[in-house]
Amino acid sequence: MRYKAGLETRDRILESTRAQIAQLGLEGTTIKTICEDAGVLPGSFYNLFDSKEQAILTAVRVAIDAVDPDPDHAGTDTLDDLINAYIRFVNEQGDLARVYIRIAVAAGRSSPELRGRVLRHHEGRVKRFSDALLRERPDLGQEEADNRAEALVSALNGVTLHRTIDTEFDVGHFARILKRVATA
Amino acid sequence: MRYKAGLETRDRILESTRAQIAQLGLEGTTIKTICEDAGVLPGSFYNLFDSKEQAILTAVRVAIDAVDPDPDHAGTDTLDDLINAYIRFVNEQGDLARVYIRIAVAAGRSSPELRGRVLRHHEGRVKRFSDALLRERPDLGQEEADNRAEALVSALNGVTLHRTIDTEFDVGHFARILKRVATA
DNA sequence: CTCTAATTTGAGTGTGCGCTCAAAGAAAAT
DNA sequence: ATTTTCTTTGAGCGCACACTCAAATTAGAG
Repeated sequence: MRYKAGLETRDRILESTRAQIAQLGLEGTTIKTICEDAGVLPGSFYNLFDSKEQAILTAVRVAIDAVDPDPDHAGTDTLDDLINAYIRFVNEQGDLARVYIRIAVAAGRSSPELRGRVLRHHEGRVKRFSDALLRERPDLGQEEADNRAEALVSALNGVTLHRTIDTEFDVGHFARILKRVATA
Repeated sequence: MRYKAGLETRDRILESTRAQIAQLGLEGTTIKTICEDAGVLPGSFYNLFDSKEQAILTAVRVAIDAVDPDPDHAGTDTLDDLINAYIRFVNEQGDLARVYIRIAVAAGRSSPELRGRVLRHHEGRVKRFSDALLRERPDLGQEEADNRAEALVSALNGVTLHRTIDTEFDVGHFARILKRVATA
């Protein structure tokens, strides 16, 4: 393997970037702190990435994808599966969850690239929830299922947002309440 | 009135600060842009405020308070009143709503002052919703009402958060869905 | 009108940011 | 062993930031 060392350094930088965003937010993350954490000097960083933004976009893709438990097959998940996967994700990878929310907020007025990615991902997530809900409650009809799914996904984001502020907040508990109430 | 001019300048700066936070976020707001918008030079800013943070805290108090329709806590609001007031607030004062969400997210890891203020406000809001819900549905019991209120308030924040990204998003529509579902 | 306190001015400070690049060093290919 | 390719180095650039202050200006009080 010819580029082995370079790729390892790249991975280390991406991992540090992800950690920094979770802890300090998008704007609080600097090249300097990333490089210190990764044990690398700025020069190396810019041999492997064109810009800070590119590194962040790359690191963030992992976080966004991690919200979705099983991107391959849509069609067999129950609503419980989806909710439980989300709860597990938030509890076990709190850092990434925080990244996801921070990105979502920052995406509002920052790069269109990020904004587009977040919106697309949101739509996909809503569709998954809607499909699962409709399978469980066919009587609701497509429109009502879509509505409830959209509300549910936004509500889950809200719960995760609150956990960003209050780390004691029990996301699982309230996610289950939301789920119960969405299927009522 | 002796300090008239100074107070007017102060108001202008606070108004500009609020607008800047809504448009550019906490970190995107700079002394320079605030001063330009307010038609003032940095020197004047620092005659009226000790720091950027102090000005932001002052400006933000307005936004946070605006989320709450009836600070005197008369205890007569229905859940519909609270929801409708929130919808009206988000639609008519989208800027302030955006400030509120941005502050909430930034509050996670920034100044403890802001964090505390946001948490206290959140608790107050939850209590309001819980009281109203219990008045409407006494059969739920205190604990269930508290739970649903907490979930509802977080969910509303999530819906507003999403509107930060997608400005076409109909907050009122989904807020009403959440309300319907919370009282089910 | 005069004096004085309130207010504004704007050039200037230090700091930390994202980012660059010529050169040195390490590892693989020949 | 030598050449070539990959990788790291680290001082340093320009810039934007929050913030300062002595001096000029304005306007209310006596």
